[in-house]
Amino acid sequence: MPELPEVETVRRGLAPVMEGQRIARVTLRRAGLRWPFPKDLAGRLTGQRIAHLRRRSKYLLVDLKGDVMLIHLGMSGRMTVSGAPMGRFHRPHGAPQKHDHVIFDLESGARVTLNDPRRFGAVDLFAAPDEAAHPLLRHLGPEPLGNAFNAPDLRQRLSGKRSPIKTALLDQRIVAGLGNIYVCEALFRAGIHPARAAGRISKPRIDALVPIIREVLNVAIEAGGSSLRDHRQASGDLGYFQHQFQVYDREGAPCLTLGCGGHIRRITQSGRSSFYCPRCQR
DNA sequence: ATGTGTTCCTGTCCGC
DNA sequence: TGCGGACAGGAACACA
Repeated sequence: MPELPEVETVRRGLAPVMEGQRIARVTLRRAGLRWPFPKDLAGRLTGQRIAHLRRRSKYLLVDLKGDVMLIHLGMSGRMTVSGAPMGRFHRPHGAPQKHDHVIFDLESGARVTLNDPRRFGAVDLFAAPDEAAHPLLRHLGPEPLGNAFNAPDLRQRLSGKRSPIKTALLDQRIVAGLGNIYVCEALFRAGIHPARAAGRISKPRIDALVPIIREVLNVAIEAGGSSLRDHRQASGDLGYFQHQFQVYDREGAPCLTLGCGGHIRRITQSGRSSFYCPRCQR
């Protein structure tokens, strides 16, 4: 579920609650998610002070003293806060809900709960110097909102690729953080057909794609991400970018381009749905 | 080396 | 309503 904008939304919500706080207690309500939790995760976290909350691609990175905790939300993960003011609301602690797997109690009394029904998420803990070599981070491409993601870089990474551009942009080694929604939306805005071979897109069109990807992600972050089913901001609020979808989840609906008159199609590529307008995207 | 298909898991929705 | 199947924001892994 969560792509870069959703994870960034969660990070921004959690940061003021978590940064500077000491972890008072960690409750593991099962032994792992996608993989088993690291040995003695709760013990190793307890008493540590959270220096900073970062995001790399779709991963949340919690900087501790000498250690880094990595959290991935998979398809259905949420991290929500209770026991602390969040915007206009204050959610009191309640009894743990179904699929609440990890509970972080902070010294302030705030509680951060990781809930993940499908359990495709992950939690890991490693020594800070090992970050660049971490198996889940090692092969990640550039951050799409960073300076390393630019037209020459993207051209080079796509050159010679025979796979469809849709599949290539989902490949986290090419650019790190895009998922199914934002690839579909970016390709529509760039007028590129999702099935077009990545290595056969003209230079000007790839060059245009870079700022389009940035723009889609930035607008989505401003909207608090997209809530289809599971995504919630750290406050528990919904995201709102789904109201700005041009193609995602709009199969059969009219294309929103003025005067187009076409209808959105859905095709399957590498096992994932792609949505596009056959008239606007070539 | 690249490319595609399968798999992990729960929940929801749609057609019969 | 109940039941079966399709599908869901990810990505590691196994195979051609």
